[in-house]
Amino acid sequence: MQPELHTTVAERLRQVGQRYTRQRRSLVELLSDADHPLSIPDILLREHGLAQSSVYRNLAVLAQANAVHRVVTTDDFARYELVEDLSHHHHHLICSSCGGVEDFTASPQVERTVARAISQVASTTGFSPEHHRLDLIGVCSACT
Amino acid sequence: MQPELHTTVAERLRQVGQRYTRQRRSLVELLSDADHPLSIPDILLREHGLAQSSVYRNLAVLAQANAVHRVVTTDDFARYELVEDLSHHHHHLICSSCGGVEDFTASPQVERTVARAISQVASTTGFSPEHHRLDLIGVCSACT
DNA sequence: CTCAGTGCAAAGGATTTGCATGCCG
DNA sequence: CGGCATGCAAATCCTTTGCACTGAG
Repeated sequence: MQPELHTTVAERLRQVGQRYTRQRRSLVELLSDADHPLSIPDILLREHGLAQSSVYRNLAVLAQANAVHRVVTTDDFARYELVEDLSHHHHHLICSSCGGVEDFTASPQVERTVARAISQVASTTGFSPEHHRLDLIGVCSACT
Repeated sequence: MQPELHTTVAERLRQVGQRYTRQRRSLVELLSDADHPLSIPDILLREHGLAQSSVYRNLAVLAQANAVHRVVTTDDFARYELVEDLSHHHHHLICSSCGGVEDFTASPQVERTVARAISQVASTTGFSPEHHRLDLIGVCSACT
């Protein structure tokens, strides 16, 4: 984990008029340690004593501060991960059976090709891309 | 629209023990005509006299028959589109502001590169890819 | 007749919000 | 001290389900 992680998050929170409280720090640490996005139930299991509503609220605040990112899969639970510039660029393996998510990294060549495609789309449509997602949907090893 | 669309859908429904009713036919036609995934509110607006619950139910049936596909974006509504082999392979421009979706097609080179990346992942992990999604998240022209 | 399909209304369930309390600055 | 953060409980709202009715075979 990068040492400046917390100072960066604190800075981003400050910019939207929010404090970096203990619970928010716990959430960031939890997400930073995980190698895949976490759902609220995941979080409540790993960190006892948190009120569900506060977790929802704090993740919303962190998302608004551009520190975490909400990931939607195939099941009913949203998941959260650190934004890419606080972790690293990656993609997702999403299980169509259980909704679980794993991270994976694509080769530089894939990224270059995709990047070219994106700038092409941006120049030929009225759409302003912020980021992309290249996810694989399939069945994870646990569900096979 | 392909002429065999309806016969194909009918066949797939039959395989899961379901009939191809008038309402289901309407839904398929609606999705086939649209150039982007439709939410349930979208559908109810375009086709009057449908019961919301029946639309949900029929889309679920069509999804189970592998005729339509449920797409999740950033807002609260799920959207539906025909599965790719009944329409065509494409990707999505998802608006992070309004949750709207537009379709776009990527160049063959991009698709080839992505396909290679996918088979590589499949061979190095326990994950069995079924399909992929390459979506761009950004701000649509209407929201700019 | 039979039984799946449909509409209406009620129930589910993840997420959000109101409000009183506590804590950090 | 003041105001945001928190916890609890209640409210929201998309989606699902129960049930009675209808229509096709």
